[in-house]
Amino acid sequence: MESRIDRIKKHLHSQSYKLTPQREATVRVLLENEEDHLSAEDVYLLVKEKSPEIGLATVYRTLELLAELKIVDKINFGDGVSRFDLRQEGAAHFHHHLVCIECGAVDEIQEDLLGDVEKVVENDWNFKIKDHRLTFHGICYRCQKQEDPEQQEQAANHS
Amino acid sequence: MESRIDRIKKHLHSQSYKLTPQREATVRVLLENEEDHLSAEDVYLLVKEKSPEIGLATVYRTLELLAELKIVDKINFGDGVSRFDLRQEGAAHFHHHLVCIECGAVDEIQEDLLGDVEKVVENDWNFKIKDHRLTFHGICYRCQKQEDPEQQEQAANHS
DNA sequence: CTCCGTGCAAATTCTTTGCAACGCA
DNA sequence: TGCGTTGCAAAGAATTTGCACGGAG
Repeated sequence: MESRIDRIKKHLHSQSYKLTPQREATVRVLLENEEDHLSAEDVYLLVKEKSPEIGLATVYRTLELLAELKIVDKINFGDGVSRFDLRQEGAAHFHHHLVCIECGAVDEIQEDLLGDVEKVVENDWNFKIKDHRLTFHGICYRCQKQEDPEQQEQAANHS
Repeated sequence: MESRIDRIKKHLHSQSYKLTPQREATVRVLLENEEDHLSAEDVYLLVKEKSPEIGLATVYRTLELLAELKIVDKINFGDGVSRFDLRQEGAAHFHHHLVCIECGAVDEIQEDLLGDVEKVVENDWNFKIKDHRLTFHGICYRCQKQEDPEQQEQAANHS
């Protein structure tokens, strides 16, 4: 079976880019930490564990390249750092995020919740939507539990 | 009648902050350019026209303060720069944005389109929403016109 | 007098760039 | 050989911090 790495490799080749060892190491780190919204520096440190010779600039260049090819999305949660998130394969749109203002955790919502909203925007504002970014800020189910020890269960059955 | 500046002044006072001349000048610039999503540097340059002695650091400190008090929102469209946007008075939630990938224009949607979506998120993910950020990337009505001279009218009747 | 707020310059942080060297076609 | 890619160091851009001064209560 064709692996995700293989498909990314083809994607690069189709634009005459190569999947060099450094790029592959970077992609692997992203795959292994798919839920984690790593910053460039995070990625660099993780790649460095396996491939100590790599340079930070290369990681930046690789991430930029992957973003350009829409293999990853570059996101920004308001701290001054860009974070990088693998796209779901074949996903037309970017997934959504839940940022907890208590503990800082970032959860993902893969389902597209915006179908109806996008119709409204396209019709009423005559805006041709290509992509979207939706982030909710609030309190995650873990922190809610801590605040109110009564309340338990529910949630977490989506990721 | 009480002006918007007066209410902001009270808001500051209620937290034992003062509306100094520098802060007032900064707020005025934001009020006069409410649609423009200015960067800190933009604000600085505009404030400087009226109050040349002001320092860039002061503008940063003021904007940070205003963001903390939820008078402005700090937003980030993916270029490396933070932009600042006055909140609508009394708005519980942040308004939405339409970013044109052709011309870079940023339009605002003041209506809250996310009521239903938020219900789903709160119920299904057990996430207590405090705020949200929604940005659409696509092509604005102006650029669509240019690409297809046939199509005219519509839109712009919302801002 | 005491603080809060300020200007300026220096420091930090994140990211990009210049350039010589490398490696595969 | 030729060109895309890399590492390192330097440059750059945005933002923050240290510090002495100034003004209102």
